[in-house]
Amino acid sequence: MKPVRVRFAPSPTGYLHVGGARTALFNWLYARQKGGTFVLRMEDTDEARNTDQARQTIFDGLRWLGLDADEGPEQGGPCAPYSQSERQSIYALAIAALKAKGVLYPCFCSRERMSALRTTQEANKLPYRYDRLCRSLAPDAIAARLAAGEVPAWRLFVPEGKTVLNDMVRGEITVEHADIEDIILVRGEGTPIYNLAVVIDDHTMGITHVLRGEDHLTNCFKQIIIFRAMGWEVPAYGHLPLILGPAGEGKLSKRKHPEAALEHYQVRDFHAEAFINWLVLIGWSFDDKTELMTRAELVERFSIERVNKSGARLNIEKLVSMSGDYIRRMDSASVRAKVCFHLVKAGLIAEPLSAESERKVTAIAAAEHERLKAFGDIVEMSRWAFADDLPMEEKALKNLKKDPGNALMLRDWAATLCDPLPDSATMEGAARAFCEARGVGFGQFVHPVRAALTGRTAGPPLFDCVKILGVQHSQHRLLRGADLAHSAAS
RNA sequence: GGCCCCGUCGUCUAGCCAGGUCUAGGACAUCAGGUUUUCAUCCUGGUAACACGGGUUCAAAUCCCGUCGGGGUCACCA
Repeated sequence: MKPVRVRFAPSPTGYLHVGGARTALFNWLYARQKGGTFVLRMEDTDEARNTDQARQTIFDGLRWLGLDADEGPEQGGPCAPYSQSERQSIYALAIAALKAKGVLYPCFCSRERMSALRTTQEANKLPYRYDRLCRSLAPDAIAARLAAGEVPAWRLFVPEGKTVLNDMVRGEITVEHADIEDIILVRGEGTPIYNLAVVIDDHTMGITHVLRGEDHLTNCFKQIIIFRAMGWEVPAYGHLPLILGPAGEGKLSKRKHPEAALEHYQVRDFHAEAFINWLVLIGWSFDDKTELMTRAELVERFSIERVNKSGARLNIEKLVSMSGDYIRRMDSASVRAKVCFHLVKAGLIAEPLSAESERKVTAIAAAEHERLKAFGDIVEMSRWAFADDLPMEEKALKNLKKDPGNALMLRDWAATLCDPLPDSATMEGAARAFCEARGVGFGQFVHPVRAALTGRTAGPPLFDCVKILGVQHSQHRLLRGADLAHSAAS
């Protein structure tokens, strides 16, 4: 059997779409499973704007997901170049061959005629399609117009008949050629339109399987017609279901949904393996129970036969849950490294880390490990630990003022803290004794203390918070809390 | 509008091809309870779906037809 060659062919529009990321993943998985080749190809013929930045976004996204290409713009390969913008000479050659075979015919119809035609068709409720006027042009008429300096576009000569596609995910689909337009494949200036460039590229790059979004299903028939007309081997196709917006309203678009861009997830820094696991489950499943799978297991288990046909909505909640799951399974050193990275990036601590920062980062990472859903979340989760004059949440303030005795309790307890702080369990024991001695319930102690220390009502276990802050800052905040409580009580 | 695709809990899905074992399974979300100093974790339990209508059959989520609903695509864009 021929070795598998698959490709991911994004257009550098400035962001990598999650749907694109999933397409890349499925292709990558398929290539790895079959011992095939995964090629990355830039479809950058049209959009010229900030191409470099846009290309970089795609490289970065794929790198984040660990979807390494075997051939592509970065690594090169036997079919280089891998950017359509650099393949014009290849296209020119192929186009000449297409013309020679009569697959293309020149069309001199003006845009004005086309829009007029369309208006008429619309008015008569006819399908909007080219009426094939230029098909009947006699060779000498064509020669004359060419000689006169008229510049034609070139259209696909769609023959009589029908095309049957045996789609790997959808099964057999038949389309009558009467329903296919003689689309323009070559611009007046001589460059190929997408549908032609894809065919030339897939052919010259020896692509054996094309896995792409369902939005290409209609294009597929035109492409197959070109392949056949040229006598080229047609690759196997599999059209993946689309990823819909959270409300099920059409496919995800960057404009309407920030979660359409991969960057959205990269910035928050979800666990990459969890993200992959979540992504693969959109439109594919292994069985009725298994959800958590390693990359190696996915490579082994992935199958196009089990890809769904219907579109799927994004369930971000599930990603959050999965990412939290993955993070909880990480060892503390790895979590600490991630936490450190984000705190530095947010400017909460500075590199090189002081001994105090080292200590603090370790304490925060340990305390928040089980609460983390995405690494980037650590910044907002632990902001309280870095500024003594942070604003107090309303509910926290309420807890502080709840009991008139709070002010005194906070001051008294602050006085019991001393350097070095014992471990959390010991501190808790002491605190419980402290409460018992003054006849206060532990709950009445915990809430105002948490409020004073963190300004919040939720967070890590209380004594871990004390450890994170250290004696000095803890005492300082307890006293400040006492003042706040007092001002309310009086 | 033409053509094409799709339709199981709120969401992602298993089951459908090879009809019975499906009083439809799992996960996330949600609700209730337990553990706990808050949150989180963890544990237990609950609510919740075969779009609709015909047909075939002893038997249909599973096969057939129709209806309705959703989506995709119709550029000298990709």
